Amino acid sequence: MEFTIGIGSPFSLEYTLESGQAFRWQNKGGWWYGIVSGGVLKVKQEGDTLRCVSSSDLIDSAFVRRYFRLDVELEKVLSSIMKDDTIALAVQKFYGLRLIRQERWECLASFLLATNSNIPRIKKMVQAVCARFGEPLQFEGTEYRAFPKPEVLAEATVSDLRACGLGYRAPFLKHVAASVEEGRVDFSELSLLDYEEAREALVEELRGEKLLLGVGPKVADCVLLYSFDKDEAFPIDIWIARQVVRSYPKLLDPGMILKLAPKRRVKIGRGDYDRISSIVRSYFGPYAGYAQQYLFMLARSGGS
DNA sequence: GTCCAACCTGTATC
DNA sequence: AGATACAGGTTGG
Repeated sequence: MEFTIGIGSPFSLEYTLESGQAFRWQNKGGWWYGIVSGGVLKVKQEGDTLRCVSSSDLIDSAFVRRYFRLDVELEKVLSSIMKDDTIALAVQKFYGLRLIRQERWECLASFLLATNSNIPRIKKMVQAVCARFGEPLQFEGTEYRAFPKPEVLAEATVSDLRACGLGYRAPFLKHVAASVEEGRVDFSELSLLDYEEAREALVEELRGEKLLLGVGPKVADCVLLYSFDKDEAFPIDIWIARQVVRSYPKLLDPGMILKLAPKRRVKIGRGDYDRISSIVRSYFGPYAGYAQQYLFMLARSGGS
């Protein structure tokens, strides 16, 4: 199925797909290829139109608009987070970067794998899991693999998962897949909660046992921001922590600065995570997550 | 509540 | 060359 979409609001497909929020998009010959909703989609931006070709009728213009959140008036979001020169620079540098709306299960599983790793490796892990366990999809004479369903990963053996290069994350993935498959986590219910409640629910313990092993505050924030429309979520990783210390020392107390000082290996404990999170969320407001995404890009591009 | 070592593995750096 | 550090954190003590 082929179609084009008029954008009519700032959008940069490239910044959006290169900002580390999704791990499976690939640029080949000027087109971006992704696997979404059980099909293949290729997209190319030409000015303010989006040319799309998809393998399935389910992936239509409404789906693509929804996936890239083209309904969001980015200008309004940006003006609401423009609190200072640093964020203004980031916004100017990566103008058109948007948060996308990913599929929830894939998003949860992907960011579970992202712990203590780096983007190239995360991509490799996700790719390996899809290659080994995903349903094959044909598109333009090439085979692609869907992201495997929870029930498939729940029944995989830990050693087969380990063989995908997951390391200690292998048992976590199996456990989380089982929790989702057995309905111990219900995405629709979660989506009805507000941000704070949903985050609690994701990292929660039930009768002394963790519901989602491997899901801490950082992973929970990523999942809520990228697949649950919780725009105030502000995932804090090592890059963001350093950028906040660098550009917003006044927001933090001296003890915190010392603890996160560059050079030292930064390890953010649960208490510090929550403190920093609450400070930056009240500073940037309801769209703090957008600020986080722009600051993340700024940090990775060398910062300022 | 807090701190801390341990955790898989790929890649960079010395 | 072989060791060490570090990466989009989390767990269990």
